Amino acid sequence: MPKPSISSPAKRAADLREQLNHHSYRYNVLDDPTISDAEYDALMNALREIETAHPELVTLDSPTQRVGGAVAEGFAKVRHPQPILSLSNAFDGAGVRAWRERVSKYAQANLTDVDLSRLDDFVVEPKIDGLTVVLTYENGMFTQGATRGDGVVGEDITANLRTVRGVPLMLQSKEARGQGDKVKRKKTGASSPHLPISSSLHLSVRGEAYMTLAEFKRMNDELQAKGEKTYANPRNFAAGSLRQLDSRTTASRPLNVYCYAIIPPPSPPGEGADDSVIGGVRATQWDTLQYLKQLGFPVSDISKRFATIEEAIAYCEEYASKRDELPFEIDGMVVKLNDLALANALGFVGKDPRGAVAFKFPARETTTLLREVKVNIGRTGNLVPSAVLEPVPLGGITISNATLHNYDDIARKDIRLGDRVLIKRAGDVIPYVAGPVVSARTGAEQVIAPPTHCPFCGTPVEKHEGEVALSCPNDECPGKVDRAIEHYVGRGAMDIEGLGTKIVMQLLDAELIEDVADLYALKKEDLLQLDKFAEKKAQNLLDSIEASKKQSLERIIVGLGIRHIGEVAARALANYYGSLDAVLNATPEELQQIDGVGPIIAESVADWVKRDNTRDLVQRLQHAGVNPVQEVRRSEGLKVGPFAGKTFVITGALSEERDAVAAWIEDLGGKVTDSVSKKTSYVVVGEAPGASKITKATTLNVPMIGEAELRRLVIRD
DNA sequence: GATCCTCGAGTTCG
DNA sequence: CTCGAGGATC
Repeated sequence: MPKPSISSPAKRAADLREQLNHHSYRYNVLDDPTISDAEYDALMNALREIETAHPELVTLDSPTQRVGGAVAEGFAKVRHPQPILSLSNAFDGAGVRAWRERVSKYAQANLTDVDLSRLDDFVVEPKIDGLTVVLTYENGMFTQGATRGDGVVGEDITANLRTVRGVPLMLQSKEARGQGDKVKRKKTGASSPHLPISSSLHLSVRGEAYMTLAEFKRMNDELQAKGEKTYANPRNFAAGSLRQLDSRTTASRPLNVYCYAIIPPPSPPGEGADDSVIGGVRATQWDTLQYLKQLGFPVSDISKRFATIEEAIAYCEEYASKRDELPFEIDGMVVKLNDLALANALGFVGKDPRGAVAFKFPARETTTLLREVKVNIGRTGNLVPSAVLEPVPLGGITISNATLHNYDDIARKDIRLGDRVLIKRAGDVIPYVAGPVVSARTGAEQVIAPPTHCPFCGTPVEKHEGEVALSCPNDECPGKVDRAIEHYVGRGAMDIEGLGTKIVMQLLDAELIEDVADLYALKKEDLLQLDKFAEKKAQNLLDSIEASKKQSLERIIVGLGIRHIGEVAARALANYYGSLDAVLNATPEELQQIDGVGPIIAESVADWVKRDNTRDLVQRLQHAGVNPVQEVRRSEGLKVGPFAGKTFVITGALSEERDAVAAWIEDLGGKVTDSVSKKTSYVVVGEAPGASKITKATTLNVPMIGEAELRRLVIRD
């Protein structure tokens, strides 16, 4: 039964073609796509589906029949020796297996004298998310470098590519290598390729130019500090850098390149292209990589050879989880038949060669419409803008809200209402708006104005000298009060189970509480009046509130929500004063004696102590039974234990709770912080570690250890 | 006075 | 996780 459709297949196909042409122009010419690769692929697949079902609808100018898009003005055009093709995609192991099956069937049906065992020999390479370039050498000298362009004609960016580290300006011969380079190349068992190296070498090489994540971040920070336009991701940065008209600008951008293919020269008239032969010798992809390495091209050492498709798939999957540990962004892996003659003989499906397939990883960024900007308030009164988005799937969840950090950030990135915006997830978890897609503007977008009055109480907002955040100065602002109570019951503070945002709102709405001290006066009959509250839930809540009276002094101090006092500062105060009463008598001078407390924090605490409602609140808490007392420990003295003087950073999930491991390390005299610096002794890496910490640890040369090694350290020292 | 390190605050979805 | 800002250190 045919699928019901709103419009005819012909109409839908035409519609899809129009969209695809538009987006391909944005992507290839403007370096400024308005939709994500995944969305583009989805459109392309939809069109392909229609064309497969209705072959009569295939037009010559259909995007499915083309190699790419148009070429921009500004650079000379260069015709590539052979079209630079793209690859068909697989999104999981099953897709790669299916590819292997298709290849096998096709080979058996269409190729004669084929040794089918040659099909089970694969090279797997990283698919770096950068910019494809073509490097051409004559007599061993770099003579021309070009972008991919539409795949047939690219742009001449020779001067810019000359500045890219890793692009050899002159190819190395075996003899030249032997002189300057004493490093012995041990035979690794793999046969070294018997390929000729000659100074009269003419060849074109395909590579991927990219920027490392660390450099991307550093450069973007620099641009931001100068108030210049920043880039949304390393690929855009690399593309933007290579398309500079002044190559001095490119030279200041730290770009790298990895090479992975030799493009055969244009085929003589009447003969087909044959990239199976290099200098008269039959070649494989693996030998090509070794050969490129010998010539002095950077070749990724992630590339590996496998004898079964399952091993190749396992390797792809390994990197799907390791992608965060790499210094550069990859959007997948490429599985290639090692035998280039065979790959060549297999030909193409449309524009995609049959001999290779891309194993694509899940997308980590996408674009969507910015519908509205909400204003949230924090317990300190900070007003934080938050984006209401057209819901869009990303990395397995649907994003409909994302933080916009602050109004300066909005202005710097020039994000406007109604913009199509690029969404990313920090550490692949928390969504944020990375920037607008300027080229998608219609002119109807509106500049986002910061609020002039607090949306929760109407008080005019304040902006403190030198600070970025806007804030509501009203201490009785209902928004602030709500957040303060949520903070008190929250996990970092009193950790009262069964009391989340929802219930706090319910209690406030029912006027059962006005502040945190009221929690301890709640009665069961009050709770039972509330919606969705029955005996059991009410009792559980009362029990956890009761249990919170036994929380440590430091947690209560955190819960009180004094400005600038978080977990660490609260612990310092608890150790120094030992009781709430003692804290209430603190003076600024005394406070500054405490390690980690400077003039600003001291003043903040002294201010808080002076306030009438503070004293009132603390007194009521104490009467309710919240009044912990602990030993005063003013001089910590020198820490002892195996970890004395060592600083640890934990990233990823360990076998135990992070807090528990941190406490264990501290017990042994170590210190746990959460940002990697050169003072960090070890980074403890667990499951699914944070990318930025790994990158930082790598650049700073901080040793990274696993949990098992951490435990071994105790024994060794 | 500048730089590096560390801390606090806010954040999404299921 | 990211950002901004306070504190320590040279």
